[in-house]
Amino acid sequence: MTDYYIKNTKFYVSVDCIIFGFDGGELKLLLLKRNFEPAMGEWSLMGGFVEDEESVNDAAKRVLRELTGLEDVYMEQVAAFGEVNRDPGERVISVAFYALININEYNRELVRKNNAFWISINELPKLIFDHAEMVKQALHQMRIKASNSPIGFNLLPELFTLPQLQSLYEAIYGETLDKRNFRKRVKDMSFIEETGLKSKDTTRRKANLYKFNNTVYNKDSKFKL
Amino acid sequence: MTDYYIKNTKFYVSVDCIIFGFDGGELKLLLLKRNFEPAMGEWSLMGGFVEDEESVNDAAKRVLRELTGLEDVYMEQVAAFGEVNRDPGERVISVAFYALININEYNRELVRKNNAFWISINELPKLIFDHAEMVKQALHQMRIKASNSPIGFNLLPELFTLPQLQSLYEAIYGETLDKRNFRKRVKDMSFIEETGLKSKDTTRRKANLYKFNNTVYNKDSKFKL
DNA sequence: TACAAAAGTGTATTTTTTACACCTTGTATG
DNA sequence: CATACAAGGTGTAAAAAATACACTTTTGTA
Repeated sequence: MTDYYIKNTKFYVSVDCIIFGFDGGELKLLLLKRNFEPAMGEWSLMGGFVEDEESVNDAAKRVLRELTGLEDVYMEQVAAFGEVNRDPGERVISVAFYALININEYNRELVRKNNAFWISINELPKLIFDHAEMVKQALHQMRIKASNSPIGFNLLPELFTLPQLQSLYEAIYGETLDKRNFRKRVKDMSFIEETGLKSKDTTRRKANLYKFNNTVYNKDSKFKL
Repeated sequence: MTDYYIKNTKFYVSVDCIIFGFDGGELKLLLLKRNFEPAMGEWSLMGGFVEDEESVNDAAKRVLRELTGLEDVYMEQVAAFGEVNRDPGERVISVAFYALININEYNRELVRKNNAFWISINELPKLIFDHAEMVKQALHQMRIKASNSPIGFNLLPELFTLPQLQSLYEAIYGETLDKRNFRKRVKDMSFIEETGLKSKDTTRRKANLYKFNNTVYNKDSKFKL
């Protein structure tokens, strides 16, 4: 019965992670300046091979954890990339995932060891293989998802101000938004709750702090920014 | 240098095709009543293994061609499915694709040999492995794409009537649409062109025939149904 | 203490979406 | 051959959503 399978070719399967962060001004990606072969010295996404007895999704979670130390991160699959010569070293089929993390909460030691750096999506270096295409598709998919689903909060601290939230969406869409219209939409979403607290930024006027209430969202359930 | 790869596990990689057709009333899927092992006698998607020196996309095209005889079909990748035990026979990672074809134009001999049948998406049988989940995701993705991109025409003959087009979108969305509002939207799209011809259906009044002009669409470029 | 920089607020206009009913055409039937 | 029936075809008004737009408040710094 397993004769059915045996005549077929097997392939290396890898995962590659497009890791988004937000520094208050720009969307950034956590990229490797590779300190290992192949393609040492070049820029790439963080990746790794799928292992025996490990699902593809679990491989993506593991690879993300290996770089950032983080668990329970918001991730979505982008697509499988399967061109024959996409990796010049060997035939490898890779599944790309994007992840949204808080740029202030990750294991800096792991990131240093892996020689990874936050790079603005507006200043991306040349990436190896088809990684630029993976980034392009991930960005497109993330933008659409962020516009109608409350995933952006994964890029912010638990408590955030409306100016912060607006800057985030301006960075995601790559365009400025009208402040009053933006705030009107936010105020119509009952799951974005005012905390009564004020930001401690050393700016001028202090902004109110809000938080995203997922329990309320799951009942209410209309998001559009 | 290729030592880098060699310690890793290799996997069978397959593709599975969610093949949509439209019979004038309902959306249908071309499904196999499997006349081969494994899972002989059960229902499944048409699938096949990725071969050496063949991209994943090309494998999907080949598998679709093997069942339908068709080339140059509209296809989109849905996702990679990589749970460890998704196929109880062996570890297989599968990439799902959906295809949109004209239900009247395919190789009936091939379909007969493969024991494939058109089944309404509202009356799907139990499918093997994770194929039901693949269908669910494909349907969701196709609905979104069809709403803002002119892919539905792949399910229709080259010349079609507005009642046909409306029935198609009602089948895609699973809800009825207002005739006058629907036609208003269609008339605003310059790339859906009246041909001056009339349908030959043996119904009552004859409907005007339209066609989709892709060249005009590529300039004009706003689609919403 | 006054100035500068960022936070915060509401209304009017335009655009988009929705709701809704009757006339026309052509085949089939008596 | 007249009529009935079934499907094709058409426009307007109301509601909802999206957009454009300018001044006041707060608070740290000079």
